[in-house]
Amino acid sequence: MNLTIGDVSKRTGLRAKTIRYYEDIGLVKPLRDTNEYRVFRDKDVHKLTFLSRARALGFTIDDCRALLALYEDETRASADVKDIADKHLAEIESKIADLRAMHATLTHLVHACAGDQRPDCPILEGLGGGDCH
Amino acid sequence: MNLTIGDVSKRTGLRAKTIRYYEDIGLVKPLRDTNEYRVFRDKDVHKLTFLSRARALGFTIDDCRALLALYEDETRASADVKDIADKHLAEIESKIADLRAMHATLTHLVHACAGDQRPDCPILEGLGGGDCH
DNA sequence: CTTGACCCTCCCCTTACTGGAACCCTGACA
DNA sequence: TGTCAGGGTTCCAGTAAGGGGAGGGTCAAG
Repeated sequence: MNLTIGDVSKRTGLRAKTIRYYEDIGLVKPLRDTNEYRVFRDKDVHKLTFLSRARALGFTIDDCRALLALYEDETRASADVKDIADKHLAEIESKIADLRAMHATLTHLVHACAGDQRPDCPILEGLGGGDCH
Repeated sequence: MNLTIGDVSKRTGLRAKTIRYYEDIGLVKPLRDTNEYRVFRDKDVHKLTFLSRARALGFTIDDCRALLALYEDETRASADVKDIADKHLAEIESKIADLRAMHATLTHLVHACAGDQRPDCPILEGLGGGDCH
């Protein structure tokens, strides 16, 4: 199956612009037709599907590059894959913790705020005041 | 108290570079000494402290600009502040939900992966395979 | 033969800074 | 007086991961 970028876009859920970008940074190397149109083979579509899913799981492009290399290396050690995934899991956990801390503080402030026409606002006081609590 | 950028940096926890950036985009307007050094007055330091805390709570620079304007407007309605904070809370919740979904899926895959020297890897299969589950 | 839907490249824009180069200013010390 | 460290200043470029849009070529159908 040789597909155009539009076809691949529909199949992978990636936008054409994104696919071109992935080619730019060397993640996929589609062929070219005589009219300069990109020609995507099954292999390219598989790679892009892989990338789409990895990105959806929050892996960085750099991680994706490494994962893709492992994906294509039949002699890989699954430990290498797991290592990348574990690090990413730790980062996700760290981000969740940060967001939860923000959420807690902000919820606290918001609950204390009347939210009416008066200017008194515990949120602004919390941000600007000298007291952190 | 008239302070240099280094003093303000120590007091607010913001880096000098960040403070210059905030001036660039019009969030603070310190005076200038004859030698072109920035001169920060109490008002500027308060603003920067406010910005530092708002940023720490995850508000965007645009939100910070709006909050700062409300902070300085004695005739504000606290409802306007609460509105910004509520929207931000909703975004935080949305991000947490996204991260949790990623975390769940990835944990699932990682647990299924042996992480040894063999090439078999459920993580890569999950990313590349046709089955999403 | 034209229309509309594709495709192409190229360039700038985004967020919120960060790093570096090249340079000026100030105070302490020899 | 020289000089050195440690401030300060400007401007330029770059980051992640694409997005928007200009300007133009191509293709199938009516």
